[in-house]
Formats: sequence, structure tokens, C-alpha cells
Amino acid sequence: VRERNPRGEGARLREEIVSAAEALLDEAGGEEAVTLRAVARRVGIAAPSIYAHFPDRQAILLAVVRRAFADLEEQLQAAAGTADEPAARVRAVAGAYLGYAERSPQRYRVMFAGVWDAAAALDGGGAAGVTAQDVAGLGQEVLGVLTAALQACRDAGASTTTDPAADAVALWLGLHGLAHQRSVARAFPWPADIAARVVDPLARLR
Amino acid sequence: VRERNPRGEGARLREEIVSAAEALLDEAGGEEAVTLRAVARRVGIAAPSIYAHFPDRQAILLAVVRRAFADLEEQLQAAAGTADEPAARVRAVAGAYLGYAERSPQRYRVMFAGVWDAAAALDGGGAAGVTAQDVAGLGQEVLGVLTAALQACRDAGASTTTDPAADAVALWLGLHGLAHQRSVARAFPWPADIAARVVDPLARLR
DNA sequence: TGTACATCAGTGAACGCGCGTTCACTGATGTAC
DNA sequence: TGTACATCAGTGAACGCGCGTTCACTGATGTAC
Repeated sequence: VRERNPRGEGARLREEIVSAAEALLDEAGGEEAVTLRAVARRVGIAAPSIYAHFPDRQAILLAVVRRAFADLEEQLQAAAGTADEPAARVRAVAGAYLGYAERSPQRYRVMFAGVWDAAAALDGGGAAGVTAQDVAGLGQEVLGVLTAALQACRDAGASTTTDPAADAVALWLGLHGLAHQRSVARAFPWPADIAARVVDPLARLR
Repeated sequence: VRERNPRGEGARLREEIVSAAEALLDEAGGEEAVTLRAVARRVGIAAPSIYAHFPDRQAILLAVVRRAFADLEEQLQAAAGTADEPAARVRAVAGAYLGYAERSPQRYRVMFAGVWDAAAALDGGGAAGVTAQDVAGLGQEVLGVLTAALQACRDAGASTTTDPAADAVALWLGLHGLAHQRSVARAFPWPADIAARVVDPLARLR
């Protein structure tokens, strides 16, 4: 029995729901810890109250992921802004990417594992107003930051890439492999300079 | 009500259970489709019959993963055997790795996502006789094939790597990123030569 | 050769649980006349 | 200025489900004497 939101601000509960789901996810519970009832408990509302804001459980996770992609892109942009030199900018963006995954490993895993499934499920069911294209679009924006940084490198002669768009995908895959595996196999004896060993060759830095 | 196994061959049911779990996993259900009851239904036995062979649900998944790692290593070794030239061998092993993930995407995902969690859970609970070290060891053997191939490349002057062990990890991460993301985002417009764009630079092939 | 008995491989019924979702509702808040 | 009423934000009880796991058991098969 919580204090009610004033009129016209019922949408505030929506944000609280997303934040609660995010918190549950980050607390090492993994995706399946984000149940509708757990979210409701966390917010301090009755479970059915969620249905005023989300059509189903999946839609909550999707909202978490959309917010997470926006956060990630923002952090990548910010990192890109801190470096003047193109090669340094590529490394800064890569570092920000890895940093995000390191700070929010569970969220990272759901972003790149749960989502696409969710989107596919929605395609099938057609329940919510979010399509696979929507979600793919979020990933594309992140990829765009990498592509731009790589292109600048090439133009400045700091990278030998002949196809920045394709090599940005390759670089992203390397970053993803490292980010994902680090979030999952923490005990693995990672070489100290593993990030550079992945980033520099894939970006074809001189 | 199935035909009983003859005396002394009760262990045969164990293999059937693992195979059924494998099949459930591969049928696009994802890890959570492998419930104890679903496995029992698939084998054609009563659910409690499983407890004669596995202490709990998690142990079934672990058995699936152990078998999968053995399969993968075998396929990598076979691929390594088909190529005489060191650089070609690296590419063949990488291709076999990606091929495995492509043929069994769900299994691949569980191998590199579910396991470590499972192992960590077992560390905490101490339930079964499988430790995180066991599972990590399986991954190490796969990595060993890559390391050997890369080392041969370096010795033959086909790779400029100065640290084959560390660069094998980097190469593995690139392969993992591609394998994982391909299994998860099938709709993504992957560049045609994406595998080469990941493998060649990471292996530092000339 | 016969028979009591241990073992093995597996069964069927039941447990308590948390889940997603539905339904009819409540009671405060603003609005129209 | 007063009052009937619509709306909004949320509640509480209940549903059916599949799950992991436990328990006491069954009935065929081999073994010891």
C-alpha cells in the first residue's frame, strides 16, 4: 500500500518499474530473476498494477534493454569526445564499451542475448509495439560510433582498413567476445593486455 | 512404462537422459526448456527415475555441456589434421569452431554462458562432483588447439605474433564474439567475409 | 533342482512453490453543471 | 458555492500451471544355499 502518484503522473510508476527491473537484473540474479512479481515487490506495489504500464513481463525487460542501449551509446559518445587523435579515440570508445560491460555484466548479457529472442518472440506473437527492427536499430547506433571512429582513423592514416564499416563489425565482435566472456568467466586467467590484443589488430591500427 | 534395461545396464538410461536433454536444448527451446520433467517425458520415463542418475536438474545440463565440449574439441582436432600449412590450419580450426556454433547454436550458447554459472552455483552449493576447475579445463583444451596452431604459424613465420598463448586467447574471443552473436542475431547483415576479417588480424597472419 | 531372498530399475501419487495473468473492486481526485 | 459524477491509480483474491523434489512402492532378475 504505497502512496499514490498524483493525477496525470501515473507514468512515473512506469519509470519506477523499469528501474526496479534493472536493479533486480544487476543484482547478479540474471534474466530469470526479473519476474513480474519480484519487480512489483521491489517497487512496493501489487503485481497487477504493472499491467497498467506494460502488456506483459517481456515488455518490462525490453524497456530495460532499450534504456541500457541508450546509456551505452551515450557513454560511447562521451568517450569519443574525450580523444582528439583518431587512434586514441578508437581505443577510448573500445575502453568505454568494455567498461560498461564490466560495470553492468548482467545487463550487458541481457542486452546481447535476451533481446533478440524477445524481439523474435514479439514478432511471432505481435503483442507489443516493439519490433525486432527497433531493437536491431539500437545495436546499429552503437555500431555507428565505432564505424565513425574507425573511418576517422583511416582518413588520418592511422588505420590500414579498406572497409571501415565491415571492420567496425569485426572490431565490435572482438569487443563483444571479450566483454561477454569476461562477464561470464571471471575466473579465467585473462592476459593483462588482452584488450589491446583484441582492439589494435581488429581496428588495423598501425 | 518403458521396457526396462537389463541388469547392470542401468547406466544406459543415463546416456539417454543426456541425449534427450541435448535434443531439447537444440530444438531452439533454450536452456530453460530443459526441465527435468521435459527430459523425462522425452526419454519416456517417470520424472523421479532421473534421480537414480543425476542429483538434480543442473547436473543434467552440466553433463550435456561436458559432452558438447568433448565434441567441439574433437572437431577442432580433426580440422587441424586436415591442413598441412600452418596458416591454413589456423583458418581450418577457426572455421570448424564457427561451424560447430552454427550447427548447434543453442548448445553453443549454453556451453559458454550457462556452464560457468552452473559451476559457480556448484561451488557454492557443493552438490555435485564437478568443480569450476573441471569446466574451465574443458575450455582450456579447446583453447589449447588454437594455441598450438598459432604457435606453429609463428614458428613457420606465417604469423607475426610474439605471444602465441595470449594471442590465442584474443583469437578465441573474436571467434566467440562472432559465433555467439551470429547464433543470437541471425537477422544482422553480416559482411560476407566477416570470419576472415576477425581471424586473420587476430592471428596476425601475414 | 528348487526356492528364499537381495538387488536392481524404475513407478505413481503427492508436496509446496512461485509464477503470469484475470477479475471485480475501491477510494481519492478533479470536473461539469 | 455545492454536489453529482467520471476518471484515474491502484488493490486483493483467485485461477490454473508446470516445476523440482520426496516418498513409499513394485515387480522382474539374478544369486546363495
